[in-house]
Amino acid sequence: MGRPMRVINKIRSLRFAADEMTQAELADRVKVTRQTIIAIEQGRYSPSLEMAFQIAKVFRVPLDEVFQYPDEDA
Amino acid sequence: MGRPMRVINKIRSLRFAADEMTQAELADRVKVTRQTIIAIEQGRYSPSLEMAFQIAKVFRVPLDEVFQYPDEDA
DNA sequence: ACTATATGTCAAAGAAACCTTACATTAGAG
DNA sequence: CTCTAATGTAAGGTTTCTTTGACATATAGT
Repeated sequence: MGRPMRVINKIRSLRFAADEMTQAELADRVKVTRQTIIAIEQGRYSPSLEMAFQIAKVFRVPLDEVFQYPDEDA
Repeated sequence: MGRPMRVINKIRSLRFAADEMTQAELADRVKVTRQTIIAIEQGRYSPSLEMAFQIAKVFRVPLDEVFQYPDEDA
């Protein structure tokens, strides 16, 4: 049962869609470190709610287009 | 400059709208402690992204109807 | 070959979120 | 008034997120 149950994200594809924005630039715009972007993008942990909102804002999409909560059931 | 810049939420009104659900019951459903619900509801800190998704799910509304990111502007 | 850019790993430390326990206050029911 | 349910406060401890800094790898350009 219970695996980590973390939110998944589409940051990587959104970055490429956004003129191949680099991790460093995204980090810059969101005002976190590059390490943090890497970790989030790889799903090693979930971002804070604030950070999630800021990332969505950078890509100009709603939050739930970047982050999805897996249906827990199963 | 930089005030806390935290996300605001509508948990309290959503609780009352949802047949006056208590903090204890919400905590139960989201599987956190009552203290945590109190702190979030009062805006003392923001929830994790997972918790934000779960709360929205309990109320059957999209996440951004529970939590809003203040326009940083200025 | 050398340099720069982009991505990635690791470790240690700090900050923020969450838990546990205990107690205080208020309002309503009996 | 007494009892209970709902909300709130506070302290101390654990977990998770974020930062800092140092280094590794791969690719593209000169």
